[in-house]
Amino acid sequence: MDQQDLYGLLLQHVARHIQLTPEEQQYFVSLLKPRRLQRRQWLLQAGDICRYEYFIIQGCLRSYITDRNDVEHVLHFAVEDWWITDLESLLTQSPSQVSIEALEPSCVLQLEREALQNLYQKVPAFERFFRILHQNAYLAQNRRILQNISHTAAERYEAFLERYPAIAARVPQKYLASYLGMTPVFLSQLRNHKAGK
Amino acid sequence: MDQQDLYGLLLQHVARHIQLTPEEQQYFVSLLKPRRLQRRQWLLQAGDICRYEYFIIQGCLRSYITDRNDVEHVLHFAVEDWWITDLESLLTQSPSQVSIEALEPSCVLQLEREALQNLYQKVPAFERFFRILHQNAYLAQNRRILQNISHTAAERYEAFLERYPAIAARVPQKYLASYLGMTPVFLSQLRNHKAGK
DNA sequence: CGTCTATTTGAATGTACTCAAAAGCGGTGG
DNA sequence: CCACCGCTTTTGAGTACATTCAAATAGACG
Repeated sequence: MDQQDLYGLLLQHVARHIQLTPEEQQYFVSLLKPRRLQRRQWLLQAGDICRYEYFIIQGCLRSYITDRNDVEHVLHFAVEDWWITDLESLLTQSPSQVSIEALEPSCVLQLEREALQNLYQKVPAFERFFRILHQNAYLAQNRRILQNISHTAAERYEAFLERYPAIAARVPQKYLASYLGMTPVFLSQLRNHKAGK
Repeated sequence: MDQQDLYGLLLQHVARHIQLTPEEQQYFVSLLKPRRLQRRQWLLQAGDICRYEYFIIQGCLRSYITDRNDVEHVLHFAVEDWWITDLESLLTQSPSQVSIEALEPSCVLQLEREALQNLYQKVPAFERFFRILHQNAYLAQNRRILQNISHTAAERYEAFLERYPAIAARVPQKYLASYLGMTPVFLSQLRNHKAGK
């Protein structure tokens, strides 16, 4: 992956919402630092303070918490062209409850908290960009809450397959179960019963 | 409630995140229209297209969906100093799945979608304001998803009492149960068992 | 005061979980 | 290239959490 491709995906992604002058682009890119991860490597570990927003240019990651019974709960999956971070820790600079782990060899661009603050100052269009981004993230969360509240485990699984087939095929089933709020054992039973019907 | 008080709460609310010149304030206020609601009156009905963001200056409302079995699921409560809308419908201008109903006599300020677009143009600081707002909304949703995924009904109820005692005391118990993703019958049992212990 | 709605109570049912163990699959080293 | 090891998925049985249905009681509003 050459330099061009390294930033190309993110610049395209940004261009879908705001227009930048070449100088602004240049400045934006100067704030980014690529980071490569092996499978199972952590981007953020619970207890650390999160300092970056991450944009994924290749690979697949998950964020999760570990509850008081040592059970992991997957919060999000993220693949190419998505962002991932622990916003709570990033904003409040408090120790993260969340861990972020690469499920595949991955490459991300990291944008530091302070650099982002400067970016807002120097290129206010990014206020708009992140407003739209957070707005959409909020919408997605809303849909997920609705799913969880008003559907059974089987229906949630079906809906996920429908909406995110690529991710369903890409991540281990046990993480999918966790994301959907059920045990891996139960998801396995669902899948096999479904075949039976 | 006189004119001063009508807009005072919102202007204070905005001032917590961005600073406005008197002219900008003036312009902002000119976009707002107060609307009074009786108990049980709808601010938005499922099927309608949502045209406004609403800021609540007095009262208490809930947003909810009705599923295919005619069961209602409460998405959000909102009281004074909070916003409420169906963002999905507002952004996509598609028929709303959500209804919004006043639980008490209430008064809101409505901000029309188009007016908001103009506001972004004329006073870009509002990009920042709504970025922060949506960011916080997203955080709150994240916490709620975590709660739902990793805690039992009893724990979710306890946590809600802890975090939003004022709302818990203010809304009918059956809506609280719905918000927490359980039946009113079960919530009632929880409360009484707890007393028994 | 009466009516309507919300909450409580009880019993039977169902959905999803835990525990335990077997089978499948993929990566690694001999 | 095959064999082994570790991790994931499957299978089965027993259990717990939460739901449904029905009916009684309590509260709120006109």
